[in-house]
Amino acid sequence: MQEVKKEIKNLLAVAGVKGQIELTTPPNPEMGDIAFACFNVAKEWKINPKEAADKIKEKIQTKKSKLVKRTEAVGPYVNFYLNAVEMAEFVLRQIDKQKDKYGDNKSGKGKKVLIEYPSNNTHKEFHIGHFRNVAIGNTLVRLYEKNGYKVYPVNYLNDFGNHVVKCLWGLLKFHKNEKPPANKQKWLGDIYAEASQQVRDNPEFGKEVAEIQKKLEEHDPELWPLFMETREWSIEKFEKIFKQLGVRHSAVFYEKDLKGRGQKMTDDLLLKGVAEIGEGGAVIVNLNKYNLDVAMLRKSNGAGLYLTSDLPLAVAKFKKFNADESIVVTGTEQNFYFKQLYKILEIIGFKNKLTHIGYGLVNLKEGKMSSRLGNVILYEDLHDEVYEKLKMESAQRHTDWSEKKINETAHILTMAALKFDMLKHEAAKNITFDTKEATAFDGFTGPYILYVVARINSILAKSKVKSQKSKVKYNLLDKPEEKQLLLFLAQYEEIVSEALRDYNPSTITRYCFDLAQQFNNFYNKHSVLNAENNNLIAARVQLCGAVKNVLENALNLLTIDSMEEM
RNA sequence: GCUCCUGUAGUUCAACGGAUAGAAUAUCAGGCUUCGAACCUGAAGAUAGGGGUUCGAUUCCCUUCGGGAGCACCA
Repeated sequence: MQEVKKEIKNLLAVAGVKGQIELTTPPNPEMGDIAFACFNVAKEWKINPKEAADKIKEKIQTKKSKLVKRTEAVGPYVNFYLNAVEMAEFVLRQIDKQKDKYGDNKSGKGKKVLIEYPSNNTHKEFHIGHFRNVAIGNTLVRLYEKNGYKVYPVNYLNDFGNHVVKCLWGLLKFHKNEKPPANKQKWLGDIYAEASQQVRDNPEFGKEVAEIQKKLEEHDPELWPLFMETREWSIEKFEKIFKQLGVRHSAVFYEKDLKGRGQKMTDDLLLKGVAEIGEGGAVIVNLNKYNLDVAMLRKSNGAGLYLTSDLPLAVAKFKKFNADESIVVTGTEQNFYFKQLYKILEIIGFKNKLTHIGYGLVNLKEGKMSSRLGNVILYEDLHDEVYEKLKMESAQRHTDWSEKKINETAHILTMAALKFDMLKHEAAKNITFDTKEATAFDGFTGPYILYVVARINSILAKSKVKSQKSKVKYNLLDKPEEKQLLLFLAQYEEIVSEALRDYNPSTITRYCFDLAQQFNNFYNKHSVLNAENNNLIAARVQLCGAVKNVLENALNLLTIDSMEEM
């Protein structure tokens, strides 16, 4: 498609159009494949847009072009009709040659980028908000890779914050002699929620909690083993979840290791005059002249905050990987905080590109998700629900399949359904999560895409015609549905760079769906294996293979696996 | 109170300032002796209100109303 656009731009240049040329797609295929709007040139030429379009068409028409068959002026637009045969041959050959590399580009060549996600907390539940974080982070990792970057995914686990203290306090206070259940991490999450509630309701407990905090920070020999053990429970569970979700971190940083360094940095910043003493003896950085308020580095009681550790974290990350760029994925509620953090890093001399990607809250149909209200949806609960449903569905469809095969199918489908659902919308937008919708398998969903892949696999498996690429007669692919498919396939490389430019995974999910839908449309109108003659069968088989190839490439960006049959 | 985000079919979401505002779902009407019906075709259905900028506004600006988030000892 880039080649096509380049050629069209050349044609337009010949017609006297200068500067930046923006090409769009006409609203419907009958109006052409690529359009050029003449509003700007018209202004420049001081004529009305319609005349400009006519004039451009006149000039271009006489030019010969391999890829452009016909040019029309419609009102203020110049519409280009592509030469379907040339395009089919070009696109299908390219896909066949590049396979899983089709769509890659080298724009990030030589650059190293850190992507930090999901940076959750130990001793707390892993809910669907964290899951959204992982889905987005995963996709960013793949997108950067496909755009040519060297990527280092990292995680930052907060294992030493207030929440840990509260959890440990609650455990000792209310559950001291209990035997932990099988799901220990969930147990901790529940205890944390309970402890928070208790402290809120009974302020007198504050003293006890403070006591625990002090003991923890002093590595009290009685408390420390409990801390380390419970911490391990959480980490083990997270690693299990990460493995299931296809997350691979190059490094994990822990709050407990950074807190001390942060306090030292805070002292340094005080000495340098970057930080100052604020109300009640707290240490702050005044960012008012940047319109960023005041950021607090240390509480008046000497305790650190999130920011206290985020500064040494940034130092540690860059030091370890020598990266050019750092990306952190968190909820949008931290947008302001990250502006402050990045400004401080800039003040103390960070030159690298720092990007914060905020993703919107996952709200529930019933209201806002909150541990306090007890309406948090845990990732594993959601997973199990979808998995069971899909397992049942698969078992009903394939009574002859082994249980192992059914389980594997259900697993892949579950991942596809859940990940796709989390990536349907722009990252920054809040989404309303509806279990019923997330567990539906029709329409704009992961399983819909996988269904198309399975259909194509079925066709390819049954295809007796061994298509010999050199002999494929591309000119047979002349039906409108075929041409549409080819256009979609040709657009894929642009999708890969657009999605990264906008940090928008939904560009990919949308593309997957459009392509899959277009394929189903083609499939219902034309037969592949029962086409009129062998040449046409061979050409369509190759088209099907290309669709499958590109769908799988796109799914790979979403870290979604496909399968032979479902 | 201040700052930021946001308001599009019943619902969940699309639409570089450009052509007839697209999908999904729900509803209604159709389609399997034919490559897999977890599919396809059709119908009906929307830009919160009011100003402005522009040849042209869902998009930009102002304003009213509604929703969300953040604003010094929480992460």
